[in-house]
Amino acid sequence: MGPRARQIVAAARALLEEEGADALTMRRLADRLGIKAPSLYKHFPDKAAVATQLTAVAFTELAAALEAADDDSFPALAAAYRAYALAHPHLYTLSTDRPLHRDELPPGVEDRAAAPLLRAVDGDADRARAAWAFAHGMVALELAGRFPPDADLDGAWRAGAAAFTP
Amino acid sequence: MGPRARQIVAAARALLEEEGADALTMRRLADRLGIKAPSLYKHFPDKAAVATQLTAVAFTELAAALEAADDDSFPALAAAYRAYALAHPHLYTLSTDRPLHRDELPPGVEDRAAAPLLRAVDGDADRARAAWAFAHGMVALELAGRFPPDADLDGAWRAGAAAFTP
DNA sequence: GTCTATACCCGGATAGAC
DNA sequence: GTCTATCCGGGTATAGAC
Repeated sequence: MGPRARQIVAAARALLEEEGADALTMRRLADRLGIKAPSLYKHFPDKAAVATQLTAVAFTELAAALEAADDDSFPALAAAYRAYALAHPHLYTLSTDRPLHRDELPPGVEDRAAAPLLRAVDGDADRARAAWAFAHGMVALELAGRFPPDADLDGAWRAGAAAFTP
Repeated sequence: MGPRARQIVAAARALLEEEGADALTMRRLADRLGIKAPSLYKHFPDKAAVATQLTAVAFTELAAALEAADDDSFPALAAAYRAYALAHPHLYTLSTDRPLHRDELPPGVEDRAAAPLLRAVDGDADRARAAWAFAHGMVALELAGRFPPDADLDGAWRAGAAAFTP
């Protein structure tokens, strides 16, 4: 990726985070960069390729956030996961609601993101995936506005953390 | 809802399930009914209203599927939940990825869908929400194609079921 | 009431000139 | 690398025929 492509991804990220997925159009993205939409296609084959790069950014940052968690316990990792997702709701959703193009990710990020959780469940891959599904499910339902207004989400997170802590 | 509106919802459902969310456009929906797109707006104010009715259908069927589970244990309910979602992937996604209009749902379905799970965790609402998040997370990640190709999903479901079974 | 015809605006994307 | 011009296809709204 050249420097211009990086500028485009940075602009796409800002647009997405500030105004949501619907605002992330090739025209609006070009406007933000002071160019015309067709010019973007000299740097990316299509809009999906821009989204893929945004996913790479999100994965890298999420891996770092998990590595910086208070400790390696599941509650601490869950808190870091939730905090990152709620701080970047549109980026998180974009990077989890479509198939992952692993070949376009920075090498090793997927493993880096998974490692702390895997350690927290003593290397049990099944348990790690289940715990990840719990965290993703909580975040996805919260971001989609699916919980009843009076639901105690902190309580649900605690209950899940307890279920996955030996 | 009049009979014509019900036909429209049925056609929308068939279109969605057969060809996916991108194919569910007002023009294609009208084509399937042998009418023109603007006619749809005499029955529904906008496309979102059609989606809302599809969500109502999914909720009703999911509640029935959970009530028909083999028993009231969490593993049995999780299996029923997963089976329904995988049998209707596009309908499930459509009915969980946007805010819920509770006032347009058949009265009581949300509670009906939640009741079996709540019983399985002895009435603990926090635990029930956590278990729901686990199941939704597993399904959402599977439908979005996010698990690595070699991941043992049955194993992850078993691990989650174990975590939420007292 | 229900439908048809038509139009507007906005998406993604391409071709070809500079 | 950027532009202009253009195409196709969405959601939506209105006017008017039957």
